[in-house]
Amino acid sequence: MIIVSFLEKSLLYLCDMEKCETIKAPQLNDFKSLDSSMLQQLKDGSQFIFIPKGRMVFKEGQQLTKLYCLEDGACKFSKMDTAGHEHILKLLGKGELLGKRSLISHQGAKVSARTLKDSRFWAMDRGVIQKAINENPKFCKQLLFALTDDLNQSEHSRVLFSSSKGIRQRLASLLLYLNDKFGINTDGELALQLKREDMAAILGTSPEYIINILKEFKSQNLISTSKTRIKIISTAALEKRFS
Amino acid sequence: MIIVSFLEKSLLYLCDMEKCETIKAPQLNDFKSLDSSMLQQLKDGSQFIFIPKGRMVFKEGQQLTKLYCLEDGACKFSKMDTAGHEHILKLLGKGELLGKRSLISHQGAKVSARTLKDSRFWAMDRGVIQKAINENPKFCKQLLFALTDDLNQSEHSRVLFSSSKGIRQRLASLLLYLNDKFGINTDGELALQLKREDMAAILGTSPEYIINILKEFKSQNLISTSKTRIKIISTAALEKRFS
DNA sequence: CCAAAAAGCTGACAATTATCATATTCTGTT
DNA sequence: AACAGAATATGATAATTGTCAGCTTTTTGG
Repeated sequence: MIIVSFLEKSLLYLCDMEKCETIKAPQLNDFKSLDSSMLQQLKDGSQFIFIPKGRMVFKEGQQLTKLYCLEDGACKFSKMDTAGHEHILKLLGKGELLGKRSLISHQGAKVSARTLKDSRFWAMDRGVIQKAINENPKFCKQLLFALTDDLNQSEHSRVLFSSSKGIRQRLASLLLYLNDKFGINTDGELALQLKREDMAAILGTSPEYIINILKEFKSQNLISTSKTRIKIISTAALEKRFS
Repeated sequence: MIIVSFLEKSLLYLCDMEKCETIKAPQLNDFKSLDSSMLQQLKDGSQFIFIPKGRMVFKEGQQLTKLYCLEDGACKFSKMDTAGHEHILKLLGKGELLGKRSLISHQGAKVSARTLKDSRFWAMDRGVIQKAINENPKFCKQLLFALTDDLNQSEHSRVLFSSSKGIRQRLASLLLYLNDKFGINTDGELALQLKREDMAAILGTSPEYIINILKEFKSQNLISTSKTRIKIISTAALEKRFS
């Protein structure tokens, strides 16, 4: 039954695709300064993939054969610790790349990637990418920039969400981060709805405690919730109290 | 007086240098697979620098004009959070590079670097490095590998030292990590002596609490201390109890 | 729309961690 | 060897966080 549902979504997606593809090209944030002929080459050697919410894109340790560009949707990178707990290291949005490191260094993936929304990818073959690395200095340099940026972001979020700040403050930082990176929907709610469990896996605590603090935030009129969605009432108030 | 001391050490170092340099070439772990002509080019366009323990090499935000290779000694990378607390992101040992990102992307440094021991660097000029990036595909690819590795390490230590594990376990992980990466001296004590404050800044807690747990470890015969140095009595016992 | 499964919530109690002021030891410099 | 300043140690108290079992709501698939 999961398969039927998967197929349905895929078919819906395929119907849309023809319209979509002509309307807007894949974004490839990380390669935005590449010249168009290079972009075209990458585009030619790639195919679209649809993966519904909650599915694994690839798993820690797996040898990748594709470089993925997230055309639309959202994903998480995570690692398991020795005790079997998940640690979410990065949230990915439109235009971001998945699999860079594995293709650069021929190692298995160091993180697992899972979709947080229904997502569309542009999957580029290993061969195309490796040819580009070896033959096109500009591409290689773009990759350098992309990795530099990855490291910067990784360290930034490490400080942002690290302990030594109390979970209240870290959760406030996370809500503001979600607001900045993924924006809000038409009702003003955070566009990326994370499970309490995922928030806990980002901040290094338990889902129950996240829930307790969210309740506190609600009672302080910093946020409101409807069903399981969260709306920030005032980003300024959140920032002020917890930054 | 600090200056006198600095000069003395520098002079001592200069006296040693002639002997040293002919004996062993800088290690450049990150570039180890480069051909020797490339290594020679890098070496020609560089100079030795001595920086005593506890000094800043560069500061968050600073525009760098050198790529540093740590010939001997040890350093830390850290960032300040909005509350002014230090977060140590990485410990660096022999052969590691400092300043890669700043030279790749012309941005200010994203971290501060400070020596944890008297240290010798090989400082390569920005011009030499940028020429190498642009003209030598092999060098560019080596940098890709180095950055990939940085990211891998960053994520690994993020999981290793993250909350969700209790500080007892994180501190045990840290001691084992220090043992692996920096080894022990002739008395069997950890070769890199970190201040309790630095341990706290790695694990995201307070120096006092670190001290309390070290006392606990001592009473459990997992470690012993003499003066302020730490000796792991049995790595196996530490691993067993806290992994 | 229904049933089942998943996710969210509750609150009290236990465990962990932060903090403080103070005391001791260590380090580098004369 | 002695000094000053830094780093380390102490321990009790307060605050934060983890945990549990059971409950309610929401989502999912059909």
